[in-house]
Amino acid sequence: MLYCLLDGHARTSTELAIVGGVSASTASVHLARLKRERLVASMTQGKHRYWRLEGPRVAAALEALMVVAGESRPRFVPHTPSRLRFARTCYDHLAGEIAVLLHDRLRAIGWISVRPPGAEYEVTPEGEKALASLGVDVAAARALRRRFAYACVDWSERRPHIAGALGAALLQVALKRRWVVQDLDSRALRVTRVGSGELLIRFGLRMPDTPANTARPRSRETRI
Amino acid sequence: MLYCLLDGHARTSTELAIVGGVSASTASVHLARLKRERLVASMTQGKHRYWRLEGPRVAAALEALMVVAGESRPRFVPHTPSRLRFARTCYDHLAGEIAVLLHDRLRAIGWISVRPPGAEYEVTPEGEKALASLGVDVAAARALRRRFAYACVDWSERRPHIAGALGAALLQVALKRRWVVQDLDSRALRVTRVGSGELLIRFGLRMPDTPANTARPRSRETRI
DNA sequence: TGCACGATTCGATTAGCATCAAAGTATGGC
DNA sequence: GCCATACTTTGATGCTAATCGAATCGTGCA
Repeated sequence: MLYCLLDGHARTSTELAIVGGVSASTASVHLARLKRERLVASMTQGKHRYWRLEGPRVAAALEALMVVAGESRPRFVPHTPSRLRFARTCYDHLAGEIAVLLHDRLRAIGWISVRPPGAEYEVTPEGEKALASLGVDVAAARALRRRFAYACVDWSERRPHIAGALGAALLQVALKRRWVVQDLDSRALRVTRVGSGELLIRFGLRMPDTPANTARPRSRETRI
Repeated sequence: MLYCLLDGHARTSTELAIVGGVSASTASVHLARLKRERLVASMTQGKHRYWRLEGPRVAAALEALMVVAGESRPRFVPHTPSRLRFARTCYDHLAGEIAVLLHDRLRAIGWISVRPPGAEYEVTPEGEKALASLGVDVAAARALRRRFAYACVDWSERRPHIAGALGAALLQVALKRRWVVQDLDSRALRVTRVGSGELLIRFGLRMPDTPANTARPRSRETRI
């Protein structure tokens, strides 16, 4: 359950019960204890209760344990394709290096701000105007029956990027404007020449070696 | 038991049994399993068997867990005096930042080499000559009925320095030549003006703010 | 060669823990 | 206001795994 949460997504106890292969009551007991010991935190939203790791320290401990555990026995190394590290979808939003860069940039230029409890993002008035000019309807995203914007910790970068309704809307715009195009049978995304230029002009993000970034071998492959 | 080993000292199963508050047989079972899972490694010397952590990855995992565990409950923070971080004795050898710097330097200039299995050090022929000119009798240290030279991981620096007969001999020479002087009632050492100069000339080690390093406040205090 | 000491193995005992079903609580939708 | 859904609490149960003493093994010392 904890390793499942390592990707930064908050999950319900039911989901975690399935992941852990135990009954809902068992999962509930575990989560209650994990909360008592400050390993996870929960946020109640209606009749759902979302669980996430309590903080980066817990994630660090889990990763350290993963390293140790990984050594003890000959292990399956799935050889993650490097292009997945650069740009991919995570459910319905952008993930990978590009998403992390964009996230950092949006915070730096003040389009989004982060609110202390948990990692809920808010779009600033300036951000809302600017996003509107790109074709992102922030108000509509806000009205959706789902979490608006929260930090999703990237499994390759281990740094937050934007998930939720806002993240989904951003991906939709990027796809619509053909800044990125989707691989047919994978979650990988390719940044187009147009996208590369736009990202540079609008956000100062220089893409490495576009549009050939899907072909270029990268230095280090990630585990899992 | 694992946390006890985190200081880098190899210990016997009897010692670890006492530390863990369990019987010798229980400790033995645990250690056997920890070895099977590659968390610890053992080295047999005569009728003693010395146990140590298997590697830096295990230490990293333990430290990460310590951080998490330390948060969960109000914890005693003993406020380690900063001068202990810089130079101190560890049983009978030098420890602290100065010992780590010296260790790195001795390896860099090829006076000592490390042999793969475990962390046993060997003194090179050149090293033996050079050390002799300083007054360190390597042959005598080697003849002693104890481990000659091994890596002791510093609790403040978390990096190896030289322990064993060689480490003890080095400290004795440093004390004899008054490169360092001992605090009366603590393990702290003070680097003298003479020592500061010698370390700079002979090893290129620049001491921070000597001889006032005992008084200077340092930026961060360590845990434990 | 025999004794002392350190360490491990084995077998039996037991505590404690994970687990689940059923009952209880809370929320949202109709 | 009622039911469906999501989740938690409680209590009983089964089983794992930690523990220890006794016996055994191996090394060093006299």
